Amino acid sequence: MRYDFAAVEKKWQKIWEEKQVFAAKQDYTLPKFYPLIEFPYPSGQGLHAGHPRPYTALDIVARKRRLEGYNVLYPIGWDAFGLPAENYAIKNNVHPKSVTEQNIKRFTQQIKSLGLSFDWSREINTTDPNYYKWTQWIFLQMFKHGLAYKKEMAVNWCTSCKVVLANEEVVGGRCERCSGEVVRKVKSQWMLAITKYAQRLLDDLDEVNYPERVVASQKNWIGRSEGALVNFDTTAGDVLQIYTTRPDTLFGATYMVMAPEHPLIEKWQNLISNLDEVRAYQEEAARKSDFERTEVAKDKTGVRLMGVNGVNPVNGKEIPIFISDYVLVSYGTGAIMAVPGHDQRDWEFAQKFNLPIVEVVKGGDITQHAYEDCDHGVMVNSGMLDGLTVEEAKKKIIAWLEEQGKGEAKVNYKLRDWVFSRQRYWGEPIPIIICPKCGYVPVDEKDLPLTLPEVESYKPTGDGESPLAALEEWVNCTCPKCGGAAKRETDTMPQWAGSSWYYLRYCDPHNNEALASREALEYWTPVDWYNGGMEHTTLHLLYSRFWHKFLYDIGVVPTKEPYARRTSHGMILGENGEKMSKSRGNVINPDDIIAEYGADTLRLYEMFIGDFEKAAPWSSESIKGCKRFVERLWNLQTMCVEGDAYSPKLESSIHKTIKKVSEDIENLKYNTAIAALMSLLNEIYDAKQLNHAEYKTLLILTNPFAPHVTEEAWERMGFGGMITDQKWPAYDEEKCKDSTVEIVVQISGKIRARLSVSATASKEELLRLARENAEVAAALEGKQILKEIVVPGKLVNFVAK
RNA sequence: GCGGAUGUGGCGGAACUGGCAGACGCGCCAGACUUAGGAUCUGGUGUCUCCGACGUGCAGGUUCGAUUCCUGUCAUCCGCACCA
Repeated sequence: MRYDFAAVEKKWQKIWEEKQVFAAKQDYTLPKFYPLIEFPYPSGQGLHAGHPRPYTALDIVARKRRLEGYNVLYPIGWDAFGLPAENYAIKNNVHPKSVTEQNIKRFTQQIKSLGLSFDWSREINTTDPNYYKWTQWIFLQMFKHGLAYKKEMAVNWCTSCKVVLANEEVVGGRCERCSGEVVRKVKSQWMLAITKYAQRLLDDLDEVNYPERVVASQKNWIGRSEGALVNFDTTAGDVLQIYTTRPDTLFGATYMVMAPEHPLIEKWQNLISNLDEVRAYQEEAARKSDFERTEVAKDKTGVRLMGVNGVNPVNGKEIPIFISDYVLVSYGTGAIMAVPGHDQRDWEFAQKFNLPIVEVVKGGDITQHAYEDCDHGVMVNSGMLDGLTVEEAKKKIIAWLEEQGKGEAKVNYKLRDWVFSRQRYWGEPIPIIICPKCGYVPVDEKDLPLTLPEVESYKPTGDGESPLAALEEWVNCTCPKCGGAAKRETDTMPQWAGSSWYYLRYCDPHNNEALASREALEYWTPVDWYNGGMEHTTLHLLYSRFWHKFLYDIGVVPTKEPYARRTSHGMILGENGEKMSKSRGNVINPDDIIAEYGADTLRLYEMFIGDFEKAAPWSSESIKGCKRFVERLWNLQTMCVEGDAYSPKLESSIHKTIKKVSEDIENLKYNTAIAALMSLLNEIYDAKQLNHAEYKTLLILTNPFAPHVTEEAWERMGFGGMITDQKWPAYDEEKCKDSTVEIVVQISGKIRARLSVSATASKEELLRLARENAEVAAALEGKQILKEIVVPGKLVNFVAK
């Protein structure tokens, strides 16, 4: 009985689409479930084997939930703004819009061939003006609430894209997208004040169910630290403020270091006797990217500012000031105090420049190296702090600094505000008008969307302006406030913008009055289960949580957090165990797999390949096992007989399998769920018997994994209706238990026998049975039993000498 | 340097709360059926010096008992902003 997967899969995909089987219901009285995958960027390469893994995983959950009676919203859309489409458009002289449309077409066809139960009626696209109208609207609200502001700052300039990148987008000193060299350049940028939400982004991690490693990376990224600002007087007369997490070690501060860009250096230029040397160092530092500057380097470079000294506030001692590029102007105050006795980096620096090293926490030998493990020691050489513990000293010195007006306690975050401008064409125009009289004026909300105009060339101007800047007709406008001549902002938003709120639009995608109706948001949010890649656990997740919290504050969304649960999938690697990429030539195209084996087999294999959360290499051999499973499941039709109750022979196994599969799906254990289904199938073939009740249950259980073959077999068996209308099977905990269990008998931890006993056997009975066993008795002959350990249902262990 | 993970047969991977290591699948071996087999079915398959031992990166420890807990160590992968 041949199984024609190609015809069957096409048939059911058509039926599902025509009958709108997977459209979320408008009935808000039903219990809801909202699973979400990260919507794809429709790249020119099309789908690769990695895409179906997360899509299938949540498809399995979505299908199971529907059978359990939930109203499920499993949506799909396109994160379609971004550089690759624009770069392709520039290269091939086509409109990025048409490139994007083509790519979406291909992705749609590919995704549909996987038999995923997406609600296509809610498809969204971030480049659709009806969508980005609301992206712009959110930006305007942020602007009106003072969260969007313009700032002149040193930014990462990609020399290849000719575009400014967020710090977060710079990877390894290179542009995350094009790998171009990144240098520093000063530019006026739109910024979003994510740092105002730092504490809440940290605190509310307690309210969500994220994997530990994701929580850790969010916390690390936000980087909260408690410390103090300390004001050092200088011989130049100015106050040089530093931030430290260790104010208790202030007596050990024997020099200071400033960032090369620190503004006080300009002020002091007439006092600095080695200005040439300082200037040369500054220039060198400016050429380096942040990454290069902060890269681990054995030799810490630096130049002393000759002519200006700092004054340590606790003892009035004059100490030298250096500039060094490892101190960043963007973190803390751009200046630090150095405590060489307790920081190995400072210690080495002090050795090199022959600076004093003072021990202020007892315990180490500072003549050999810095004593860094000093979080809980006792203070020495520290005047008023002597004899105190580190904890006490911190409190006392902060109180003293505050009293003296020399400093204050301060919580600091590593998190920086979000650079939101891009000098590119293919993004949402920032809806701001720059008026010579009124300053930055928001575009009137009724004029949204502010659509992207047609341009001749998509190339950035190369001088740091967007291609839009060349369009005089578009740029010149009137100020909505005073009616005078004004110009439009020509920067566009980063790709992160559209993806920061897309899950809200799915709730009500065709609404023209609001980003989504309050009613729809009340019902559907938060997202119940959001799965995505580990690569998005800091940037996208943090940005998205930030936007959501802002929308909560202004009363648009009803929940504090967007995603109740987050999970992450591992990558599918190429057959050689390396990351799949065009350049490595190890890309697996799902189209080829579907043509050869069918979508059900592909889905099963993607889930069976290994632990869902870990990376796993593709194997074109292993997938055959999943194809055999599909065919063996199909062939059961020929041996299936009438019967409306489970047979005694299979009953227990079926209940166990229902339990195992049900639980595994919830716990991301798709691989062992499939293994359990395979085991049951093997058992059926061994037993050479199967009735309708049993086959029905097996088909429903397998349906979320392999939806096409199960529907077709269901129909051919004449079971009535479609599987999508059935109920997820229930199991009876009592029937999952075996009546007899195998007990291991050990002697001093070594297995000597196995006994088949009643599951309810008492400890005494087990001991008796174990002793009566011939092999055990022989092995115990002449030995003294020191101890007897009995674990019911598991083992008996005689400790003997 | 910091942070996070991972290490189990020829391969992908299982193993609840410390209790039978290797489920399930691939591959391989043997057999059946076949003109044929890269199809299907049946059986076998951790290693070795094979009536017994040894085995979860390595070395210790705790325990009657450790893949699981502890200490140290090695290797690999991922992330990073020397964060003061």
